Amino acid sequence: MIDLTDLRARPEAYQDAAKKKRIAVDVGSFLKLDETRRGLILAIDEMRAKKNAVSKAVPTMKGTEKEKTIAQMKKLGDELKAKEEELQTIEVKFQHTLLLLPGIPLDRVPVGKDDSENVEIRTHGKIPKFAFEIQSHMTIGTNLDIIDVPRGVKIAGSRSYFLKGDGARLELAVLLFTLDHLAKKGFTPFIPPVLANYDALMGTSYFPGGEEQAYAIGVQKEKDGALESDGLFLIGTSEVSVASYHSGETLALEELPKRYCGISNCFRREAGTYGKDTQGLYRIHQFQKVEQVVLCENDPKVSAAMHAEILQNAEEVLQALELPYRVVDVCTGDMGRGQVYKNDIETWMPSRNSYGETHSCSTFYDFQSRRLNMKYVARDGSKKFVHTLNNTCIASPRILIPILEIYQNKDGSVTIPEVLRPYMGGKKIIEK
RNA sequence: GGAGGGAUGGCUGAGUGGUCGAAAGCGCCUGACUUGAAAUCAGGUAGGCCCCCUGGGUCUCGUGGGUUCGAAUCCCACUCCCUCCGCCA
Repeated sequence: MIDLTDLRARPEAYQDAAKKKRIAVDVGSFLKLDETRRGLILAIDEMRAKKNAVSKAVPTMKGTEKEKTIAQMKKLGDELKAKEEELQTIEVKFQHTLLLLPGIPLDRVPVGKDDSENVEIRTHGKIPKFAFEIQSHMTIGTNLDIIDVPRGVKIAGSRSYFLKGDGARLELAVLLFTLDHLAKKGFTPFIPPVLANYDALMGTSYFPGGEEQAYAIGVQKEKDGALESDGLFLIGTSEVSVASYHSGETLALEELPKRYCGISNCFRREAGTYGKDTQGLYRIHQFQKVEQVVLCENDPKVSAAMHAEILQNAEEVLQALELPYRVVDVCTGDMGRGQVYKNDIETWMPSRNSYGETHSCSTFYDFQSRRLNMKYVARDGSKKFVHTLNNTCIASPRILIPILEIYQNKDGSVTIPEVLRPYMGGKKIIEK
């Protein structure tokens, strides 16, 4: 959520941000709504003040004066109710639109329409050359019997899969390695609820807008089969639960920054992606992820330093796995509503003959913390909204794509990255 | 799934229709006393919104609705928590 005072002061900056982020929202009509709303609040407050004053005096009255006053108040009460209903209608619209207004991207963010206009800022590692004809992770995984898509589809429909045997172990190895790496850096690991309510999804700014990407939880009604909602949703990232951990709280300055990481299954409906990335483990409904979440002081310098830190943590994991990657500045059109700055890390995927997105590092400033009502006591004693940031540290099985493909051998076996071997009982190679 | 109990300020907890945003205690802050601290004493101590903003108004006693001139208090619905029984990883 944006700062209303700031919006009133420079509405054009928000309209510009919406345009650059390709978000359809009319700041001008929102401001008109805001004015109407404030006018109504003023009128209502005045009526209430009168009502309260008279009600206070009623007990001291008697006889006809009392009866007359009560009759007048009844009339005022009716008028008040009508005004309140009017306000309610406007309030709903107001709050809804308020949640749609975007955070303003930093000046350094490249302007662009979609991910094709993201800007590479650095690369790391050499793109491998193979002396033999390479196989895709799907061929490798199927032949080694560590990935089974057909049976996944049998059980859970399209975009489903089984990881099996060393495939399952490899995923856990990569997750545990990452978790250990973050623990060394002082990050507190969380196993969060994977079910979250509307407030958590709204607070992290997935809702409103992202409803169709989330699985809703409920029971099917016997009669018509419609979903009777429990009001809960499966999270698409542990950011939802972990960033909401301190919602409604006021933290002490000394507690900051909070360095947290969530490890969880993540669920995405991938609605509207028919025909996109249908092959393999790139775009699927369920995956596991270690996600970094940071809460820090409301200071652009501090959050910029934290952004660099969590970006580096992820890069270090890729470097340890010896996977080539590049970092891009995400352009305005590919950013979310709330983010002010975002980098993606893309890891080299031989079968795609390109880099594929594996990480996403976002700075929100106070966009999320305003929605989550998450404050801290600043140096001057005032209460301020924290800055929030998050970044993937590893997401699997997507990361298995480069691992299997880059570490594949001519005979169809896969060498296990050295740093993962301790997590697989010292095993060095996955073979038939 | 069955039975019961509960939700009030940072915490404990009083309050069953009118001057209650709310007693008391604890905690915290400020001041006095003290070499310092403790103890003691005095004062202060929720948040949101709106305005003609050194001030004023309004809303909030789990949430939403209702009754009433007036609701923390009465009525209805919902949510969450706790205890016991049953079932269960």
